Amino acid sequence: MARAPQVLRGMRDFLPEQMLLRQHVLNSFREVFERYGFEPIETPVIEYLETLTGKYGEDEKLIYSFQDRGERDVGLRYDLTVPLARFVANHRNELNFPFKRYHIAPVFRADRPQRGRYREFWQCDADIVGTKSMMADAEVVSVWIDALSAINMPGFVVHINHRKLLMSLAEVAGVPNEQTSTIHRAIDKLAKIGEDGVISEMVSNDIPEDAARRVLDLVSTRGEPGHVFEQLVDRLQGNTLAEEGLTELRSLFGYLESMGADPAHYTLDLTLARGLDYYTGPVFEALSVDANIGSLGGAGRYDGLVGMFSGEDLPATGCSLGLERIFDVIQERNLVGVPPTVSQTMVTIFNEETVGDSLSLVGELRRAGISCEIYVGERWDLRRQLQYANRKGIPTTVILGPDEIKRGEVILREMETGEQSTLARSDLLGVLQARSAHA
RNA sequence: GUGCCCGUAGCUCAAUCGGCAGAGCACUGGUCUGUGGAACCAGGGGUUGCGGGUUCGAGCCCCGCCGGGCACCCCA
Repeated sequence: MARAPQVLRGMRDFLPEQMLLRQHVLNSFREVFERYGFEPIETPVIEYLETLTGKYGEDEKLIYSFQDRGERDVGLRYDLTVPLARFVANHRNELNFPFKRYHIAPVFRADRPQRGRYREFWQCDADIVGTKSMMADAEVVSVWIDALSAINMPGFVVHINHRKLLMSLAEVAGVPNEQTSTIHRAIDKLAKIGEDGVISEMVSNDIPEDAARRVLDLVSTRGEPGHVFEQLVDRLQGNTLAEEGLTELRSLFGYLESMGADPAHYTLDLTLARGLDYYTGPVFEALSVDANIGSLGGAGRYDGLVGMFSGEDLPATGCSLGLERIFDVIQERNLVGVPPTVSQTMVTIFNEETVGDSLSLVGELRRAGISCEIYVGERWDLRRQLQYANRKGIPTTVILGPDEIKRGEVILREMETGEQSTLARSDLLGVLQARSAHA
């Protein structure tokens, strides 16, 4: 047998059964996004390379880039946020602000693949451009919670922090600003490597131990958000950056509470340090404590990004869910039941004399809106046809032979039980429609 | 991008020290010309991921590439 080529590293194929599950998830997300007034857009997969560069910091090395036929330097989009900023800059006179859009599409990263980490994966983004109001950030968190709830994602929590608090940490520690990202890297690993690990990570990067302890002590503040805010206000007094961040977080949490967002699904996490360069305000990360698959989504406010393209500053905030990780979790755990096939029924063929009757029946059913197959294989023994239906998971078959045709009847077979009933051909459509209404 | 583990039939795996490439499941056909899942019988299917090297001889040893996984980096 000839060897088929493999797919590219980090990319994968999806079988029909998997696609039906993916589409179910996507439809759920779409529904939730639209419930909040987000509307769909689409942008090209490929952008000019310069559109993508200079936005992601160190991650920039993971951009898939190449030259096209005209020797233009181009790149596959790395996320949907930078293309959105470019989109808004291009169309700002045609948009109604605050602009709310969702975008569900594949993105590409030239990363080394692992479980839950692919080179091509789908992101599901909802963003609001053109308002600094924390209400927009609250909507983003809330839409996330609703989206993940809609697909029964187990044990997920949206962790919330603020970029301005993070930026103030170097000042708190009394170390140079260049050390800020070192501090972020260290505290972000707290849950993974523990307090001692965090301290030694900072110390080994030339941060004095007492400074490291001050930082750790500060970000370890836990408890009811209200109390934490009070403590932080005291301890960070005089630090303008931190005070701004705290003020914003307080109103964000206030809005969330008023909206009735389930507090089990969001939490203040001062150790959350999102890496992307363009974040400027609240930052969010969706994690599942149950599923060991890393982050389900990342989000945050990026007030400067649109301005990088248009000169006109437009504040923005938004969220991004990674479909592949979500899909892997619900597939592994069987969390969402989706029928294995789109076909509701299949009409069988008896022989050359009756094939016309089978075809006209299937045509009628299709015109009436029933998803209906006829067996298109070459050999028409009933055994083969039932086996096909069985393997595909088609719930019923319609058996139509000379006897039935003569009497104006059909046999409706339940594939699960093998139960059969004879009914008038004219009643078949009604019966099938009733069944699909129940499903 | 760095380090490590792995790759044998569609799937899961076996093959002693380097010595004739196998099994179960799946698939195809039949038992069964108006009834799927079960049983029984038979059959097809492999350049052992790809390419090179060492050797009388390589699935096994060495090198490169492709692909999978883990850790790091980072991330959805």
